[in-house]
Amino acid sequence: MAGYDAAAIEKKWQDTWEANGTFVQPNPGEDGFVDRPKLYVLDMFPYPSGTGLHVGHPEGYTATDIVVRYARMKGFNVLHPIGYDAFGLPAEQYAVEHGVHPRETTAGNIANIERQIKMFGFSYDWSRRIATTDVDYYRWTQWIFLQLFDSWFDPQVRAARPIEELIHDLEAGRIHVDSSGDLVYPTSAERWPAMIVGHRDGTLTFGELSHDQQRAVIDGQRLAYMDDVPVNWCPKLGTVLANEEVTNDGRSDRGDFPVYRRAMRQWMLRITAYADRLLEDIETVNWPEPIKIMQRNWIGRSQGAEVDFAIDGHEGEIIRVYTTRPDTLFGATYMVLAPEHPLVDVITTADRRPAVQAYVQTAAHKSEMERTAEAKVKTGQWTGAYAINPVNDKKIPVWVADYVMMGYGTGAIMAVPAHDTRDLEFAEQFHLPIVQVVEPPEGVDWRGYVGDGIAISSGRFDGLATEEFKAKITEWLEEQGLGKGAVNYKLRDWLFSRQRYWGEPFPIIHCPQCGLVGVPEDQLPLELPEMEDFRPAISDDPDAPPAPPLGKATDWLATTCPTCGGPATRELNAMPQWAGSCWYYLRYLDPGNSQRFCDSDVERYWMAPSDANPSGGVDLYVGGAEHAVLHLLYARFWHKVLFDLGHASTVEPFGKLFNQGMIRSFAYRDQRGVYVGYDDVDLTGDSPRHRETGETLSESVEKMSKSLKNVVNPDTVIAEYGADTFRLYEMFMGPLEVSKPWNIQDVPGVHRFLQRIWRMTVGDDDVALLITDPPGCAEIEVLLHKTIKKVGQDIEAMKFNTAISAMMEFVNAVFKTGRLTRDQAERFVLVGAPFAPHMAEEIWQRLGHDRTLAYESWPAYDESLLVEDTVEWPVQVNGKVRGRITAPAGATDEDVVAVALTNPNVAAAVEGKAIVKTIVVPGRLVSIVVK
RNA sequence: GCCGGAGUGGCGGAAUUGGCAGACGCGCAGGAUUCAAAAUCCUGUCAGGAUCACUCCUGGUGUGGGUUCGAUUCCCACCUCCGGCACCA
Repeated sequence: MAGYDAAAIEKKWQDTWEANGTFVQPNPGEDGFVDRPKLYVLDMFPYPSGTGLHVGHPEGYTATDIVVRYARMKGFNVLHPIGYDAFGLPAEQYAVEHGVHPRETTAGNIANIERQIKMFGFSYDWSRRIATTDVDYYRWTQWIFLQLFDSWFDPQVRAARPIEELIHDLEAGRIHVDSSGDLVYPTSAERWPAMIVGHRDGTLTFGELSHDQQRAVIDGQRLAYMDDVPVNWCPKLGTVLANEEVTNDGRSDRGDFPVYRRAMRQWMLRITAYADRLLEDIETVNWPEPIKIMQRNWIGRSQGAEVDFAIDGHEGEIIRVYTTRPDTLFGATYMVLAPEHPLVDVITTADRRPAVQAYVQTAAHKSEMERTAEAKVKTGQWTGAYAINPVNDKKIPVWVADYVMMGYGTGAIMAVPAHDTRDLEFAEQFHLPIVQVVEPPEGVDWRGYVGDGIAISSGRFDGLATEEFKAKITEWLEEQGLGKGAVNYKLRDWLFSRQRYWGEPFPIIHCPQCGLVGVPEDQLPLELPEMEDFRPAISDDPDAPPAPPLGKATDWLATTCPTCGGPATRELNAMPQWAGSCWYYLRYLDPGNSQRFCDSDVERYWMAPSDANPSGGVDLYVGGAEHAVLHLLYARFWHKVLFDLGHASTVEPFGKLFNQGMIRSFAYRDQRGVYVGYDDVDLTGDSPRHRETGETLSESVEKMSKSLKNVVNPDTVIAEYGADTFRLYEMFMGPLEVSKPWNIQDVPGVHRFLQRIWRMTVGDDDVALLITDPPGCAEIEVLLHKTIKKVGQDIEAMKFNTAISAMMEFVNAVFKTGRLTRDQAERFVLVGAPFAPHMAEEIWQRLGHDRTLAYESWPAYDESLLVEDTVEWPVQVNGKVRGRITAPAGATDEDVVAVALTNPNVAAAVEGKAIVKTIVVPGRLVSIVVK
């Protein structure tokens, strides 16, 4: 029996492709390169975890594989690489728990995931494979970090520039420094005095600073800098964690250990400098709108004003607040400082001090999560002090409360309980006055009204609409020296260091003489030291000092300063997992380059804009929506820095983004609510039952997870049906972008479809029953042209499910007529090749071809064949279909209506009524309105 | 709470973006083949009703309203589910 043997065919072609280097794509300038249009199609690279691939990965990979196989047949040079994001906490924690070195577990995990990926027959150019843990890779991650370290953001040109240029400008006196170390640009100094608020007291030139001060000013401007910042400290893991690594109840995602809020000196990346450009340029890329919205919200730009309030009895001190509603200043009835605000200690009166100190203490130990988790009940303490409202000189009490965050705005607010929900809750709780200053539209309660309206009780501003008021009062505040317009972002600078072993070491040396010094480029890579004991110091004590594992590599950490030659030590922190994924799409372009992170000519070729991708960058980037914000924002930020410094040719890294939906699956529970695995579920009856007990089970669709016992393993599906069936099924389930349930019962359907193709072209026992001699069947020829057109269009629109159903319809028609010429069979095989490449290659070969079909031209279709002369028109009477007529496609309206009225059913419906109106949609439908 | 997305047969989904609702697949039912089964092939399959029958009628795309000759598609209000953010002043 020589039927369709998926396992044998798939193995054969995967080996053939690999042996022949079928999908190796040369770069410009390399042997075998042909100058043609390019297409860069990228999959979000996987994290090689111990559990291997889940069925969600191949969904996106299959989609891109179809696109690139199609593109090759359409004559594109295709860049389609794959690699592994292999540093990070999960691998390391697994290694710690099992006492194996992370390099070993990572290597094992990569081997396993690569074996799985290769089973699917994806047409990756494997010669470009990378892993972020490769020394040759992370050497360039370190190099990019040094670019960040050696750059600053020049607000005047809104771009990164080399730090030496800043030093030049400072030394030449083109830039001054104020008392807090911030840069001051004399070109704008004429306007400055009016804008100076608070205790700023003029500027200094660089030469007037001490050596240490100069260094502090420069270090404070770098895009990679160190700062004392509040972090999520997990003593049990011995590291700080990103917010997304902390669960809602303030514990570590990995290990479920308590996490504490605490200030620590950390590496930060100045992504906030790029907030406006990240916001503006998102308009230029072809991304799903919801993802763009999420990025905009994450950046969270708001426009408002900073206003200074004097403090009663504290000459020279002011409370600076940020507000987006300066028009409600007259309604401010109290102020709130964040518990960490430096003025709390200064202004608290003696009698209030014990209560305030206790409050600040408790707030300090709560994590941000805990603080927000208790959002329902507002807490706070009065400091005993009063501030003066600058618009009406009223004394208002100053409170401290943890609903105000030190990290946003100025860490202090003016509270307008009448028109702010949070302030209203607080005011009601502590019986503070509530004064209306905005008149809402008719019928809306003013208490808690936060929308726009008309100003009242606001002195000479009464009667102004909100927008106008904001502009007027901001102007007035600036004139009076009381405040100025200001912009704020939710986006924070990026906390970039982890106290862990399994990450890129920072190429930084701490010198007691010279401060922070970058490792010279020619000394890269700075390799991770081999360590027997790579465990972090763990503790139960929230105040335990961080002790990064690299601190134990004593030989490694002791070094000499590249600048002064004196003894120095290496940076002990490691980079977070995000680092490697911020630029991997660039390394794929030129993975073997030992001179640069990638050659610029090569970069310009693959990243160039095109009609379909006007912003340039990767032409199609496919992955899950879980990376909507962080990865995609971080990568955009790095890319912009590389662009500013002349290392990348495009402003954006990813021209087009496509998010695949999540694949979920059915989960079954018995009456006690215990999950039941698929092996124990009997689906043959009306409702799912337990195979042994016979108990009726409840069915629901859930995210795949071990605890729900509903994980589908791709290996077993492929073993049973083959990779082509798997690919086809995932594409046939529904639209790529929506989340869909995996239903094992549907898999045989697409498998049957493949078997029908096999039988139609190869046949059982190698007798192709349906292949006939020319001329074949005219109807089949027309349908084939339709199918070629539809499938091509659908691939370009990423609508794979309907492309497959079109192919199914073709096969069904062939079975019905029983006739197919060899030439038709060949064209159909080419159309199906992107979807089921192994089977297509095998049939192609059996039809007499000795070369791969991967670079055959996509079959052409003849538009004139698709135009039908006569069409069936449905006829509606008063919006209901009453009959169908046949008429020439190009018939005049009058003729079609005349024919329509001859239809007995239509005539009956029109009978005895007056025709008011007739509507003819050419080639589509006739509609008759009667009365 | 705010911001997104989605609700269509027993199930997954389709519908040229205002023009025949349910393509294609699963499941189910019937038939052919077979000693029998599997596999395969063919037919039917939204619900209710009329008819010997070709067919025809009525209802129907989460709910309620609206615009239109005509609404799964557009507008208003609401319900449910999924995803994101969450005291951002």
